[in-house]
Amino acid sequence: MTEERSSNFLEEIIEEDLSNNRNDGRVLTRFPPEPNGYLHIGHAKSICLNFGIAQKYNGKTNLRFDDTNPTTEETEYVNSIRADIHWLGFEWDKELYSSDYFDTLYGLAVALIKKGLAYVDDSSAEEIALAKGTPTEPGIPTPFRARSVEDNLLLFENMKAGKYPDGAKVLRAKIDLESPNMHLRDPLMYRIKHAHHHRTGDKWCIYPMYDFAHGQSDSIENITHSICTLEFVPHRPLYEWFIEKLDIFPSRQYEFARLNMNFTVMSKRKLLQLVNEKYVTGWDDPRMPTISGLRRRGYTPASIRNFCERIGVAKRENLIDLSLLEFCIREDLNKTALRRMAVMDPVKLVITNYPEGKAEIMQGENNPEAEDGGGSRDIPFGPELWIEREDFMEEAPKKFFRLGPGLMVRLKNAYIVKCDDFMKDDNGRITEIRCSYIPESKSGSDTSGIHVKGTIHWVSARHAKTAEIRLYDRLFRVENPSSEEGDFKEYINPDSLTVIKNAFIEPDLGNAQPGLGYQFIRKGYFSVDNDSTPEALVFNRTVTLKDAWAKEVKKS
RNA sequence: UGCCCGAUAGUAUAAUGGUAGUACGACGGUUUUUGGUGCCGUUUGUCUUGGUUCGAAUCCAGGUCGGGCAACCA
Repeated sequence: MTEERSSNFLEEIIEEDLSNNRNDGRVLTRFPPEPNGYLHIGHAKSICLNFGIAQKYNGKTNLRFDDTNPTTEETEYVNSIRADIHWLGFEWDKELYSSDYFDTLYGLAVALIKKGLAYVDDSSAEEIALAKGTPTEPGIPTPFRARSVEDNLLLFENMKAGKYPDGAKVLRAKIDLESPNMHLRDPLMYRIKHAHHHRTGDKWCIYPMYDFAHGQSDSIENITHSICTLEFVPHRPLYEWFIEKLDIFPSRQYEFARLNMNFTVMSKRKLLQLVNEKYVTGWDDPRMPTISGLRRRGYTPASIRNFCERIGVAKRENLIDLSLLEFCIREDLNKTALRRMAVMDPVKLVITNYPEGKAEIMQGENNPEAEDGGGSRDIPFGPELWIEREDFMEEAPKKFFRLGPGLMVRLKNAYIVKCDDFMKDDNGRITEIRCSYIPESKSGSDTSGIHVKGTIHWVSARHAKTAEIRLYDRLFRVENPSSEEGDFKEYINPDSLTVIKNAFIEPDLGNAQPGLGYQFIRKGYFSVDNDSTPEALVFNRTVTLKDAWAKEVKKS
């Protein structure tokens, strides 16, 4: 297999490890979400990285739920995370939970106490924070730092036994209160929380902190490369300190820059606010950057994987253009989406010279990108059609290749028509366009010799079905809502959703399949929404087509 | 005024001491029964100042700018 793409820095590290036969050539990564929310496109980057690297080097990837904080975690999230990873196309080796290791972790903590490297501190959260000092001033010990090993052992056991209320005591590592790295100033290992855990129930009332759970879990699983985001860089010395003092398998931590995308937000906290405060309909609202939102919007797993491949991996802060994500989904859907016709803002077109009582069935190819056009479907034609209101102009500029008085266009898959007349209501709104058709110009057997610049889509009025169509735009009006003044929610785009209640769609679209992509010709890519029923069809616009004409109009 | 990470076209990302390339975007052309797609082309870049070297985006030193770190969150 030829690998044209150059390696990223993580792959280089692994290749170096492999060439040194570190870990006997074994590569084991893990994807470690906390089940406290839904996965988003930023997690997709991490998933593609962790699973992708393992695949590339014949390794494996564990799915590990980092569930050490019982108050935020729920089974609903566990299930959605599992589904999203599968949907993206990845298969994990083992499904594990940090909570599986609570007993082991407790034992490791006891071992540290016995070595005189951990102590129980009775200070309040405020007192501890105060005694830690600041980045420029060293911390000072609390009175409890000098406790004996025996006392610590007993106290920690009592903590586990539930003899103290929440917050009464914590277990801390005894490292260095004067370290320039704040994370080394006797970090907390355990806190008391009398809370129900989604897996361990009420068995525990003390729970390990991230720093005393994550690296240890990596080590227990013999993870070789523990890949996380940049904000954990300052934790790495602590990660390594625990491994060294505990003398356990030396997993190593590597960090990359998390994904940021413009016109959206990517923190779980903010996404949760959007959901809870009903700015969106749920975690899977098609405007959300969540995996479930993108899925409902009509994004394909391949397009997201491809996106993650294209954005690359590095250690510098980044803000990726939404246009790249859009490119990736268009690229994918262009190859596969069935072409269909739908009219969203209809105006009536009447063919005055079409023989009375005549009816025709036109043929439309399913996909011009596919071999032999991907087959074809029937499209009923008639003397009365719906066309897009924007495809007619009373006073058309010279580069407007559509309909206007005296102008000719091709009706896609049908005839060339010429506009002879039109009607307006009292408000000047066009109510009807009257055309004559060229009988010899039928698609596939055109002998008219007439060439027109424009082709427009249409739906036969007599045969049209109706559907609700939901048009989505970017969720925020500014590129980086998180960096703006004030609350990020002030920057929500008020026009992020437009609902068209009664669009006209060609009859074949009545059979539209959920999960398939459709291209509504000249309009964009669409998919069937979860809310859709055979009686009341609902489509989501995944993304528009590139629109050179819209740009042209915008310029002038 | 501590410690850590980073800085290459508009946005990302390569070049690992030897011709600064690729993708997206933008712009222009061409093809087209989708103003889509495809194809062709154009545009714009090594944060700064020194040093090492025949040669520096790359190595070294100082500076500047951006980000992170003082949760009983992860």
